[in-house]
Amino acid sequence: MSEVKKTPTIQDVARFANVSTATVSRALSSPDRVSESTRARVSEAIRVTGYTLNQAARSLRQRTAKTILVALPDIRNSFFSSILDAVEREATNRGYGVLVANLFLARTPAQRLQDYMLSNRADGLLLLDGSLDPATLQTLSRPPNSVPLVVACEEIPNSGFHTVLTDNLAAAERATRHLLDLGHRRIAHLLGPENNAVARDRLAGYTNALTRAGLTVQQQWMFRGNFEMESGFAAAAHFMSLNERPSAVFAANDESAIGFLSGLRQHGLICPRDISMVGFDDLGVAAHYTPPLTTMRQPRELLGRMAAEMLIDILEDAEHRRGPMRIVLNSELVVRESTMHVPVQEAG
Amino acid sequence: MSEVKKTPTIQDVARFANVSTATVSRALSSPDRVSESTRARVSEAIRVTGYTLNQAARSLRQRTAKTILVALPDIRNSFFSSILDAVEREATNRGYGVLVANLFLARTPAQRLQDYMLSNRADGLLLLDGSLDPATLQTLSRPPNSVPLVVACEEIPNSGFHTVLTDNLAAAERATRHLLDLGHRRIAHLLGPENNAVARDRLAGYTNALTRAGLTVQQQWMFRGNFEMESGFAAAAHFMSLNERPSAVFAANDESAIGFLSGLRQHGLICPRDISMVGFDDLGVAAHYTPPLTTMRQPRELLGRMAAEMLIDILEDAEHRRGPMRIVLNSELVVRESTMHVPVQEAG
DNA sequence: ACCCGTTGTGCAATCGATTTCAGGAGTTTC
DNA sequence: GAAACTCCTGAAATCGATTGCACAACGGGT
Repeated sequence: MSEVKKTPTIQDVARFANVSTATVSRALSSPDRVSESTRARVSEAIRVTGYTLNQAARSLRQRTAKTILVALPDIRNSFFSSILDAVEREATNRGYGVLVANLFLARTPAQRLQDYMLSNRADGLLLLDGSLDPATLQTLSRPPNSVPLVVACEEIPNSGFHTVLTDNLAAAERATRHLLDLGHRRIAHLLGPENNAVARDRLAGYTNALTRAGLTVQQQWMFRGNFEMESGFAAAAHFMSLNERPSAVFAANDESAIGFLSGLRQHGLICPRDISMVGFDDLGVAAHYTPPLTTMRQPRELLGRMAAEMLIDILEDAEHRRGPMRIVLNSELVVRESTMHVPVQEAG
Repeated sequence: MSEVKKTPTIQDVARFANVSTATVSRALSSPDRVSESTRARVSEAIRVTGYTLNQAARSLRQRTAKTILVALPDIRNSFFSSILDAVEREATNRGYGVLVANLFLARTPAQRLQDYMLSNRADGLLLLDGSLDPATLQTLSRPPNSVPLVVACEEIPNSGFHTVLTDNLAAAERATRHLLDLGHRRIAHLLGPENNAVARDRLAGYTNALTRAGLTVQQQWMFRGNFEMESGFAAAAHFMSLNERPSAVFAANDESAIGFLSGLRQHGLICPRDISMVGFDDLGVAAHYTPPLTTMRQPRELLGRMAAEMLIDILEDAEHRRGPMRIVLNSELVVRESTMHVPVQEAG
């Protein structure tokens, strides 16, 4: 009758080392409060018993899960997955686990986050989705719930949440200006989702650039889109139906830009010969697309890392709030082969 | 002096509903063991107090975290992130959380997983990485640790782990045969990572197809690669240096295929005019690449879902082991525009 | 010799849920 | 009408770690 071996607990270690559990605990979490010799005995006992901490017990007692929840609109999107990559790395370095909540197609996304957070599974929330109901988020983030919350890449307008993002407006203006500099005058914009603050900023940047160049913004040259490839593909059909076609497009992101170019190609239009295109994000594939895509590079690794840092900093000095923080990172224009001078016959 | 309100516990609910905590717990987890009327009182009390379960307390008592750990070689890779998407969805449906461990660049990946699992943060491990040290994994999965483990997409040879994957060998053979059917005779293979079982299977499928067609496999037409875009790009340079160039390439995955085509393009070679290409995976971008990529589609959503199902099934009837399970899913050839008949002058 | 501060340790309470055991009330069976 | 059952509920133990409090031992200052 061999007993089933249970996983060793701190009790077992204490017994083996001939000390109390309190001492074992201290030897682990604040070694300098324990004498050299007992510390050695405890280490040895841990080694022999094969003890590992039970995180659930610690969480219960310390009211801390050492875990953050990352909420994404769609993991499959390569943009978000590289942010997640950076977040995971930073979190791991600081001893935190990363739970993911993919909100794509979730019925009541905000509700899901609330359930997660209030069940003490995670200590803080890193939000990469700007399309959530602000009211629910406010409820979460304010007392009595007071869930530490950082929004990254996206923005919840007027929410006062801590935020890390890129200079979308300025970057969009820069991208559009690049097209203007190449001589383009008929410049379209492939929009992001309507309810998205980031997409709105990029639209505003586009508008600014045109206006400053003395051009008027044409409604029929703003193509509906939602950041996804298929929406770009669909927009291409719309493009073909126009009487007067733009010579260049600034797309709200790379994915939709790629879909758009793919759609145009079906109709025999080739980039950059027939149209110039600037994207946004600099996804991995942008450099290897045909043609390699001119795009605004967002510093994704940095962005993810800073967001994770900010959230964990907040978690670790809970008292020391200094008002909402907001970090804006710069994007960078990467010129490749999808943009060229407007053909001579049009230039005049 | 207003007391700081603590989050309500089951005690508060019990007090409010005039029942014991035992009854509240039962009302929640096995409602049929509680009378209609008390159940109503408890529900009301929960509503009023705003009670939410403390998952840490439950985990401690039940020795169950209701969480699975998903280990990936690289989240940024779009292939893995769509698997993760499906896994997350299935896990959520069944009430499980998903922790991610990105092993990319981790110093001691197997060690990290071990720490994670043994600290009771997760109940089971879903492994999407085939390059881990089998010995450590065996240690984990066998008594006394007995961590439930499912390997998906990848394979740990001779490990006896539960596995869900695609028919890589047959699929690779099918892909190569497609090129043969188009008249190609000089067919190269862009390899995956050397130590990867999946890559080996794809190589074997390629070899089989050639052999069955009566062709001999040429060492110099197996290009080194590692599934990443840059490796394909580098392989293109190698390709250009060959005396006798293949007319078609079967790439171990879409990413490296794209990198390769991008590299060729730099040298003025255009697909499919100058070379045919078959990829593997059918990433989202494959359909919208220029040219749209012929590829073997892996059923990623299905794969992720089945893997998650399998793992959670194992978790939920711990006793009822039926020996190692192995599910092999079929891939599907998707013919697009990156492959064409071998030019006439070569056909003879 | 006395007081005080420092250091190292143990006892026992605590975190918040689940679950075993026992018992009271009501119902069925023979 | 007793025995046997079913249903519903509560008291209390339990999961495994952390931590407030107490205290012993020791050293140094006066």
